[in-house]
Amino acid sequence: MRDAAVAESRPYHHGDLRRALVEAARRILESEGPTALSLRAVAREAGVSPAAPYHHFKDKGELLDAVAHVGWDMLGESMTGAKQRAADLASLMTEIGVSYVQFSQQHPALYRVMYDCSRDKDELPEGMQDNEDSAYCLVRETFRKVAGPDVEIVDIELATIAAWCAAHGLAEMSTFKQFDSLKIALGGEEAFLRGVLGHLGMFQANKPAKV
Amino acid sequence: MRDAAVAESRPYHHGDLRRALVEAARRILESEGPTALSLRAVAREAGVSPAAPYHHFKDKGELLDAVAHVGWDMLGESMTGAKQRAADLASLMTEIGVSYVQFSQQHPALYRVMYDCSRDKDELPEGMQDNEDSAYCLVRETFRKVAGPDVEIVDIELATIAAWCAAHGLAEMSTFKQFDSLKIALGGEEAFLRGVLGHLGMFQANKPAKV
DNA sequence: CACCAATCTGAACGACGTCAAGATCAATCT
DNA sequence: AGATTGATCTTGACGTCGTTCAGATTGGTG
Repeated sequence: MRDAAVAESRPYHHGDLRRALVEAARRILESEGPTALSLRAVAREAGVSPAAPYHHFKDKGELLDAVAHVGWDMLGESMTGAKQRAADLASLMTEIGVSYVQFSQQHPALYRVMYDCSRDKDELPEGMQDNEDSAYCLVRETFRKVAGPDVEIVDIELATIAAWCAAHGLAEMSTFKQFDSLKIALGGEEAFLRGVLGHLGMFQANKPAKV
Repeated sequence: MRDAAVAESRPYHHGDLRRALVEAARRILESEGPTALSLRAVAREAGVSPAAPYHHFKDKGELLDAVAHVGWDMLGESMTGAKQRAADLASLMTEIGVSYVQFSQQHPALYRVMYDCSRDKDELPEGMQDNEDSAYCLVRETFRKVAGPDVEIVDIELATIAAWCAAHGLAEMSTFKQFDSLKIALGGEEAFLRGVLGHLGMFQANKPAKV
């Protein structure tokens, strides 16, 4: 099962190269970061020639799309878990938001790929709103449940977008070193996250100071 | 051999190449987008050899830093203008937020460079919090003024970060095509922005539906 | 078994970031 | 003034990248 770069007696035809390439890409992301993620490096990691990927992906972008799709699935699972772990209904969104940002911190390179390849197309990432368990739909349905039936659909949608913007913004900014001292003052990374989210409309389970 | 490809026959020594390179980079960003922004293209645009920039910038990243710095100055001015245009104190943050996102929509390529080169270093962008007129400080000081003297400094800081996350997230997501129909339903781009911001804690000048 | 389509290789092209060596020029020091 | 120095710019090169294409290899189908 372990198909490392040292596959001496690999047959001419790989068998499942498409999947192997996506996994090789993720391995590179985890170990060397996004800047090291070249098509050639992925092919090298998978033990294959630089041209081989083109039989499974139109170009580099399409490979990254596949990697991102895996990431969105992982994030969806992560958020679903947080939703189920939430104690009461009021803290639902907070727990989901925290798990979102924590995922981005545990897989920073993957998270970056997830968004970069969608920004290039000005489209929501494929895999972000595919099925009911997908990340975006999870948030929207949670809002729908919390809000009740008398809230207009437009407002559900706007609230979902607003929550997403806040979480995504925090995900991208929470790694900046300038916030380190503030994190220490608040007692750790998670306290910082909850502190920031607490100042935003839909994450107010723990009543922050009114600003 | 004096004839350059460009109209002006410049002397061997340019005189102010550093500034010319930054402006060339911005020109390329506006006309061809971020993917076309290579060091060689910038040098070409400035009518200079590919190695010339290395006498003014350590590497490509340092050139992008300079471009980003200009962008942050522009954004700071934009937000200051919006702050002064705000009618009452309650709508201050909303107007600033709208102007932030609108800037990102008017200069999408520049905005992207502004953040990308800071994400690479896990540091807040240089030029974002340099002086009192800089974008970040503007928001924080506005919060301090609105909140009054009885609110703790930590909460001011958290609110600033929260607002920034929301605005940045919206800036990156507002261009996604999936929101087009919602924008039309709400009556335009700006109504969409105000609708989303209205669902977030500190932008609640126009009382959105409670979700 | 023969053939086809899918898969993989090898070599190549242009573009990129970067560097070292040399050319050119402005300013300063005799 | 003329010589020297240091900054600036060019030329040419290296290795890497994304991508393409002709040819080698293979599994599956008739």
